[in-house]
Amino acid sequence: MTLASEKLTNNQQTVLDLLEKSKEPLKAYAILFDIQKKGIKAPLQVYRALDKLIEIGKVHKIESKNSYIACEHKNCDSSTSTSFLICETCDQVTELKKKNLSEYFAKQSVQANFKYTKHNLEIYGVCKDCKNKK
Amino acid sequence: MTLASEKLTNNQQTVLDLLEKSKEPLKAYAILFDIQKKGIKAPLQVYRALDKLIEIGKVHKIESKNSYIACEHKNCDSSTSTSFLICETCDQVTELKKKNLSEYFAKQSVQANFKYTKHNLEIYGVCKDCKNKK
DNA sequence: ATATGATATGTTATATTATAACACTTTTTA
DNA sequence: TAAAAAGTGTTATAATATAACATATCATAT
Repeated sequence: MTLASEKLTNNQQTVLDLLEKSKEPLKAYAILFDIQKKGIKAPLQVYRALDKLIEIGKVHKIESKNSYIACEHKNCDSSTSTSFLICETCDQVTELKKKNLSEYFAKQSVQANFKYTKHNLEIYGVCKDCKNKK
Repeated sequence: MTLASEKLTNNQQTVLDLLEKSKEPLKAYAILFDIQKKGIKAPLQVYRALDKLIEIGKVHKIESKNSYIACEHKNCDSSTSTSFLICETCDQVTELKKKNLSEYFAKQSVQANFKYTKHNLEIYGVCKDCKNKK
């Protein structure tokens, strides 16, 4: 394994392409359904591609929705920590830049005598577009 | 439905008792296994009790672990937002008091023109006890 | 250029987590 | 005490994810 490998395999690229086109996070079996025409037939092929994409930081999992989303940031170093704004009305997800958040959580952790390594943050609410529509 | 009903049913109390005794978050089927001697035989009975306990704020779900934990706070108003410190070594979970966190997230959200309603925060790291053991 | 080791693939089967549907019972309250 | 609301027990099934194994591909060091 090279660090932050740039060369993706066919399956990985196929899954990533689909996620990048999507405006919403997708579930694994929704991904499977969409790419069956491209020769991917089994759940494991999807999960393996997702595992790798998550490992290299191209994809993040939204735990509370069992869904996956392509990373919006160019060179995301964050294969582990993630922070999202999730619209309860339209399901759109925005990824927050994490530097200040990580620092804040590290500080909060110290108060509990806890050594911070990473985090998941999922903020629910109403996005700009949906606020305006109301 | 009364607000913050205090009277639990048998099933609800059984599930809550088990969670309160546990030092770690438990999975639904682990709960089921443990309380079969008390007459609870099917997953649905566990999930229904959990749903109710979560609704009234006595139990929280840890999304990234598909696990459930009893609330540590006396009168937790937080049936929705949760913040945890999760030890990667021993799996122990500490719940963070949420007031300052909620305020911080609400402020962060405003910057993205997003109306905050609730959040899940899961911080991973090494707890006090495990740090000392090393 | 080729043997080696690491990584990925395809496939079948199965484990884990969670909900649907329905008939019935208990509790609450007007 | 009738009606409404909430909870129960049960069977079946949906949705999410991994195990195991044989094979294939790729990187790279000799």
